[in-house]
Amino acid sequence: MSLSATDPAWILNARNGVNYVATLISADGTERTQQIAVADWPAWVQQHEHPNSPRWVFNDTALVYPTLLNAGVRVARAHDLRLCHAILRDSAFVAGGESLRHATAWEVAPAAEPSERPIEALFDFGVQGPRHVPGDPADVRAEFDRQRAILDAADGRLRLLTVAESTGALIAAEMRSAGLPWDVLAHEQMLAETLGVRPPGGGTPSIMVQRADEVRQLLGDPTVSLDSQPKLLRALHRAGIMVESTSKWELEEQTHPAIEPLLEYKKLSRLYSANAWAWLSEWVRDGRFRPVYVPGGVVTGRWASSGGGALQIPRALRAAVRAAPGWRLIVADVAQLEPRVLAAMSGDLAMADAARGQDLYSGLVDRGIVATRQEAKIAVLGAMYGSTTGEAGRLVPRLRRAFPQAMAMVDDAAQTGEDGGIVSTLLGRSSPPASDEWTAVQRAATDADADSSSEQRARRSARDRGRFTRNFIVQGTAAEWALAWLAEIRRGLAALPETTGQKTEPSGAAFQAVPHLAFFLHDEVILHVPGDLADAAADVVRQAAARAATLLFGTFPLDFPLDLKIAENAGK
DNA sequence: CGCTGTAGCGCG
DNA sequence: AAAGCGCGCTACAGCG
Repeated sequence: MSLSATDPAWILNARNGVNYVATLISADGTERTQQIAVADWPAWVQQHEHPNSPRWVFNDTALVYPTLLNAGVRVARAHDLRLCHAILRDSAFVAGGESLRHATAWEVAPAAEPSERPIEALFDFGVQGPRHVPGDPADVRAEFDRQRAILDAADGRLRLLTVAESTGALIAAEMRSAGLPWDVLAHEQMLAETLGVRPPGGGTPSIMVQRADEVRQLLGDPTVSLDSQPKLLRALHRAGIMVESTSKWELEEQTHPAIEPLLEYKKLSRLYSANAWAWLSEWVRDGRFRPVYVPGGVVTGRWASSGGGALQIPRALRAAVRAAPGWRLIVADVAQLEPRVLAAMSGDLAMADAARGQDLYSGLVDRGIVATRQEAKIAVLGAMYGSTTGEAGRLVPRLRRAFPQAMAMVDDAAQTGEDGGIVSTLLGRSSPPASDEWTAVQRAATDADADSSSEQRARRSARDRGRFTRNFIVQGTAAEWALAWLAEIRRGLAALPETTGQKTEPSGAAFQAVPHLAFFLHDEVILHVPGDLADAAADVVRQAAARAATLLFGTFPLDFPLDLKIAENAGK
């Protein structure tokens, strides 16, 4: 099916006081504008969504798309003006970003928890409040025109990035809408086993109480509060444990008998406050965990999350992620994504060669670059993070000899950052410019009458910034790879044949009747799919990884192997 | 009392 | 006492 000249290539979505206002822009430049009653909008979008879908231009996908999803409407392609504004405004690949820098109304935080809001509020394109990006027809059109002018003149990589970012915004909303299937009973059973019985009226669970008593007894201090750092620290000192903080790593080096139960208590306490009954009742509804993903929430382009701590779910709790009856989970993560990305983006064939196969770290050992897998890990992480001391400081130079091209790339990025410059990812997301404060500190140190402390401060902040820009190019390009992976997974899932098994998993909105992405965390995904499509979906995930590699790195000879399993639960 | 800052720890 | 990047969340401390 080919796109005819009058089929819209873009549909701009806006809202005046009363109606939705859609502007359909065709490939040949013809346009027409249509007003749609608010209540009719999802159905209208559905009508215009077809195999050669137009790209839906949204002022803010996070704000608008849940309305469609709640009505069972999905769109294939989008352009998110808020997210793309942020990218294009700062990108060093853009010649004239000034037009965007003046449009400050587009620089707002993403909408908070859109689907928690009453349904009428969902039909809000931002015309009512200063919290949101603009949503009225004139502003949407003006911003679209600015961005389109920039993109028409830009590098293809930047266009790929805006497409990937916008698709990510669709996926984030879809994943929240679908939710991650969560087995509350399994979770509660685990809590009972590790934390103990919860008193009926609330309060500390039994095993935590026992551990705390044990600690207090061994410290010879029957009443001390373990939850107050100053009080605990004083109690430790009184017991002769001369630590400077109550942190885990420092306590681990002590031999006092109270240490073991104390560390155990801290671990339980963390689980209790972060991911126990309160977390369950707040975040798991109808057997689904629905975190708020925040695409582009991290400067590097990684996603952030808000609410529910989606990016910090303890690995042990993943066993509570359980497929609906007759359905399966596809659980996949990329082995050593960031070092592979570094090898590929720098074109370092030696590093690519060492990375070939399942385990990059073993590759370094096999080539005699380091002695053990653990050393390899420390060296590689140290190279990407800018370690200069300790074991990493000792090992990184070996990497510099073995992989000069890859190391030159991160070393250059660090130098640029130290000099106050800007670095960019492969697809053109650029680091933020040095802050005024940072620049002032540097300037103060070059004054003729600068003292040694201001020089020291300047050096330190320069190095800090260097480590940030060093890591930025790798973390940010890895985030781009992951976005491409996600988008290709989504596309592949949409092309799967219909299931012959149970179509609708129990909790569902219409689109949950199809295999779907259910979770994403930097370099791993969880899919929830009907059992008969599990193998096909697993292939989709693998092929998507290969496609992502090709999209970013062309024919560069490096693969991105996955650890992938098909299972009923996501635990180990 | 609410607010803000920080320590500590979970994730990649 | 983090070394060495990027995050979010909770509880406590300390403030007005």
